[in-house]
Amino acid sequence: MTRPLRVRIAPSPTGTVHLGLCRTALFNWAYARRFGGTFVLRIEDTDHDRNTQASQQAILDGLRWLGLDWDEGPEQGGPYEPYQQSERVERHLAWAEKLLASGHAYRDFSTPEQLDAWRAEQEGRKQRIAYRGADRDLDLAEAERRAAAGEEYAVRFRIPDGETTFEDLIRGQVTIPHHEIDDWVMVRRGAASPTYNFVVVCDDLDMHISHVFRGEEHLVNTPKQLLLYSALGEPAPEFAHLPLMLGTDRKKLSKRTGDTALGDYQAKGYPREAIFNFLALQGWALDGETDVFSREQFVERFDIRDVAKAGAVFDPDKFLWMAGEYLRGEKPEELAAHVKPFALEAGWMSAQELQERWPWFVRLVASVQERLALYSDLPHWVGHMFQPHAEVPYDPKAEKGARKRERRVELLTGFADALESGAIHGSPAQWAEQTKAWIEAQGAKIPDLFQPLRCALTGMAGGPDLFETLDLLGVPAALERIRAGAQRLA
RNA sequence: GGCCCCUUCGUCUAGUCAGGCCUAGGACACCAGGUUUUCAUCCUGGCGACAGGGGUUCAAAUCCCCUAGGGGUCACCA
Repeated sequence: MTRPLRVRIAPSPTGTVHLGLCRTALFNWAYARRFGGTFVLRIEDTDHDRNTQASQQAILDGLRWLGLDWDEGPEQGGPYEPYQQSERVERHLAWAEKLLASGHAYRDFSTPEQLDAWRAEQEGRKQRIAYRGADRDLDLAEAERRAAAGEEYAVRFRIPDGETTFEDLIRGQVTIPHHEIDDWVMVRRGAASPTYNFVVVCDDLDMHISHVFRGEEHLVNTPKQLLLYSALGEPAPEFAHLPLMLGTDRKKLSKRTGDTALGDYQAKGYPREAIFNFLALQGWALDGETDVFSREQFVERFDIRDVAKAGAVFDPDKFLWMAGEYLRGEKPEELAAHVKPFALEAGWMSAQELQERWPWFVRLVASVQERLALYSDLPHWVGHMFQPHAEVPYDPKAEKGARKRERRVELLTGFADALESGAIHGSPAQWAEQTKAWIEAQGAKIPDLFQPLRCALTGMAGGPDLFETLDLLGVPAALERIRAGAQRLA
């Protein structure tokens, strides 16, 4: 049976935007885009205390930031509104009534205490048995009478005998025996508040979702949902359970072993395309050879059937490498724009000053581009530029190296004189040539001057071409730094 | 513990469905060289895996069985 391809993600707005959600979204999105389907975003905010408006906004913003777009969702709407689960409760309850009437569900009047007692009883058992409600076999009319009398109850699904087998698009055949599945609660006692496993099916049905791609932690929920589809007499969607993203402890990625929130990586200055690309690589590969690819290539090649079965351990090293790969590929203008917030945050100058010196800033950024992996690496390399010239902090390693050069003071002073007098002039490339010739004329080696010079100019042991740096600094400032250096390194 | 899922270099993975093209390919990391005034980039090379055991077959990373290990899940959370 073919029906229109419709996929969705249904995040619950609790806390931060988890990378796992991002990847699930990525795969759903790519599948829809590749095969011409519709990508739906539904907010799973079933009246839980943990749901917050801020979190919902963060999810929307985060996914958009990643470059994902959805065809139907809470803000733009769509043909199956509303896209907030909490606003669909009436529908859910109606489905529940239907199931109650057909006998696929029943009212369970058990109290929480009774349930606790039952659970305690299970503790000791080797073979846990699935819960079957005490009132499972209560006469329907009798149950309705007690309900009408105001007695509180939960609505439970009546799990039939047998087992459920389904075809997972990633894992193949999966079978789970029904005696493992509780008569789970569809609607909570008293509150008329439906539970996740129930509403997810109602909503997917209502929204005509054809494929459900979600994390592996939902694998064991699937039979419950499948049983529900069949009780409702409706066709079930296809399912695929994505391998989990694991922390270095090999457990489900959590804060315990590192940052898990998209926001953490945005704040650290990971390029968006790098995050996108890296996430796509968690459980999937373009061709086994290519690690760096565009989102167009991704969409062109992605198929849920090619997703790996085994969990993927999140490798921060490779992620960092990927970040650098994208960052270094940016155009200087583009990079400068990305790095701007970090420059402002460093407090070197006001936004207005930065605007005025923009061409200079772009050159400055370009000079260190190949040394950066993250946008936030910028201050490390160019921070010295904004220090008082006479007291640029010296890195101990840089200073040590400079002091090894015995003629440092003499050469530094001589070079400053040559620069000031115009003996060294022209473009940075010409300065380099002239300086090298001058060093030779002094009977010295290149590092004899260059090492102390780099220390005096930047205070750092490494960095971009010296003359480029000198040019960026400007001759007057450079002279001040060199003369101060001659004294400080004496 | 029950059930379910998984298992190729330290890590991400290609190859497994259609057994031979695999003396198992790529990438990150690591190590060693080269380039550079330095750091970084870049280039070259190296290290390094089919979880174990049985079978089937002329032939198995690929098919079957068992064992071991890892993970997920066992809520009136989602």
